[in-house]
Amino acid sequence: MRIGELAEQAGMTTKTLRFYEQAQVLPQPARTASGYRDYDETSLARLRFVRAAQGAGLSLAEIRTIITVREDQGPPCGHVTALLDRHAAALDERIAELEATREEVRRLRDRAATLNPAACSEDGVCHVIPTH
Amino acid sequence: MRIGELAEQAGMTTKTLRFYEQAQVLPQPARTASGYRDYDETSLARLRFVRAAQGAGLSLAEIRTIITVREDQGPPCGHVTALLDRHAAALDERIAELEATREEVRRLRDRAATLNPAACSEDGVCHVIPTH
DNA sequence: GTAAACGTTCCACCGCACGGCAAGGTCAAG
DNA sequence: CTTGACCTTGCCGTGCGGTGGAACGTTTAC
Repeated sequence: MRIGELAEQAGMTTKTLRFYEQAQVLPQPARTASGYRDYDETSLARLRFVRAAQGAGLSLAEIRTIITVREDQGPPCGHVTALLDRHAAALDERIAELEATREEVRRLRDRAATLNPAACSEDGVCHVIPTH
Repeated sequence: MRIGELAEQAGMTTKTLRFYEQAQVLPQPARTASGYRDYDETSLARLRFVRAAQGAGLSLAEIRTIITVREDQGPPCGHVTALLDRHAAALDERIAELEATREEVRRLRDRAATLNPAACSEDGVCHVIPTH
């Protein structure tokens, strides 16, 4: 199977496939006599796995560790479980940060609605955003 | 006032100040005869404003637009209000995305707890992450 | 006079997941 | 034989907010 064909089936570009190969989330395929990449049927399954893992917010580096663990030690369930736990915690933290920022933005928005533009002092940039 | 002094008072590095100048959120200061930057008292207020605006999640590019509007048209209240509204909407969207990802991660985590590692098929990478 | 502690410019790099383009090789159809 | 569609490698650019280092000039203290 040629690269363009696989890319089409996976809904990705050939660029992405070559990038995944370099990122070691897609194994180096066989080559034809003239140097063309020649993929087997397992490649599409691998690409689907990568996409599913990305859907869970995993980076290519993290996906690579799962693949490496699998190749070295068999089913990577323990590794994946720990990875997912860490990810859930990181997401909690990130969401909390964004929610705090959202609250700050809303506070400022309300402030903007009550302040008089004419009262904006000369020497600041904007009295809606307090500097302390 | 020299750059190191201002940096210390603002709790930033000299690198950051020069970067802000290039990003046009900090005006180009006067120079001494030998070419050293020579800041006035308004600079610290400006840096505090930048930091406060960053705290509300505004990018340097957005902060620059506020400053530009202020310089061109006076108090930028209307501009800032619109900016904050757009930001609140973007934050809502981003938080919703992350929450969806978090749900997906938790679903997978629960799945990992119930699946038998020995049942992991030979030809996939990890049966915890389904490739539907 | 000299050494330390500052200052200057410019260029490169970080993570992340690709996209664009160039210069060339290969393969099938007409 | 030629055209066009495909493939190869390689290197640079993207956005964001800086950080690091090199190579060199200035100021201050002793």
